[in-house]
Amino acid sequence: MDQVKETSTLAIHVPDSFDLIKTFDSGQNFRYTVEKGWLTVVVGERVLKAKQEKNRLIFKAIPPEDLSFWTHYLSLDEDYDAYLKELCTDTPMARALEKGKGIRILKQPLWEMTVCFILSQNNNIPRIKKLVDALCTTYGVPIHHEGAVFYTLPTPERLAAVSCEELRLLGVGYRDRYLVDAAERFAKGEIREASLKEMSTAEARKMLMSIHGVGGKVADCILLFGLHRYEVCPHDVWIKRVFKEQYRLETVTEKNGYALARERWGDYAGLAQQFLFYTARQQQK
DNA sequence: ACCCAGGCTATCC
DNA sequence: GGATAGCATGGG
Repeated sequence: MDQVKETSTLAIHVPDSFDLIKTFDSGQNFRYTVEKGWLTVVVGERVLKAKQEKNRLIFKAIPPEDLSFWTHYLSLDEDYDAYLKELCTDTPMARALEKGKGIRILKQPLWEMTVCFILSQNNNIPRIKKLVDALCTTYGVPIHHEGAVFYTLPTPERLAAVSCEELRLLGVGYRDRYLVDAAERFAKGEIREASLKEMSTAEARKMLMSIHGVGGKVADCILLFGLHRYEVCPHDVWIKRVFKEQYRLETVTEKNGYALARERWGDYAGLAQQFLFYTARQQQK
């Protein structure tokens, strides 16, 4: 990837198999905004402002000089052309790959994914974004930069110190105690990223599901987006609909859903799912 | 006003 | 083991 330095910005070449906006608009990140073509996202204590013009991706990162972090975060260091070739096994998938061309799975922080997907249950994406934003502005740490201010996601320690009543006031609903339990488990070190990384996917899933309020679907999203287990295929209401209508599953259960995904898309079932999810949602709009 | 949303827990059989 | 009510809240 050749880099060209500009005035405090950086531009890199990206392949056709990368689309910045589609990637963020595929329901895996809840902290981004887009304004005049510029996408802004906070990750940990960093901020990225980026704009894509065809095969050119323009960066303004805070702090600067951190290119390798962002190329990894955006999965630009992976060979998606190779992955996608293996997915094109049937007509609905071929259509989704075309519609969603450019989507990548982001390498997002484990804790962020845990919080976001606990909030995601029985909820819609615009409201999930609002709730996450409220958590950040209320309990996060401000990052000041050139007159603008961004907020980090509160740490497990910070969130563990917040009462359910207080969280309820932000609008999180009955998920208040789920957030507190997750925060406590992370803060106490009962859930550790290093341990999860060493576990098999099945073991890690069980560990995540020991958090009160994390069931199979939320655990799967954490595994896919936060631990990069590409073989994991979360099925939410949209995917169930797709499996029913386009893959002829009469009733989608955890069992037959996973079997179908694993059978057709193997180690990349999670990627396949992301394209189907994006396409199904776009169709509705 | 109504149905729905990247579901989970508790409780039933 | 599998099926179902109840859940807080607001987007469309």
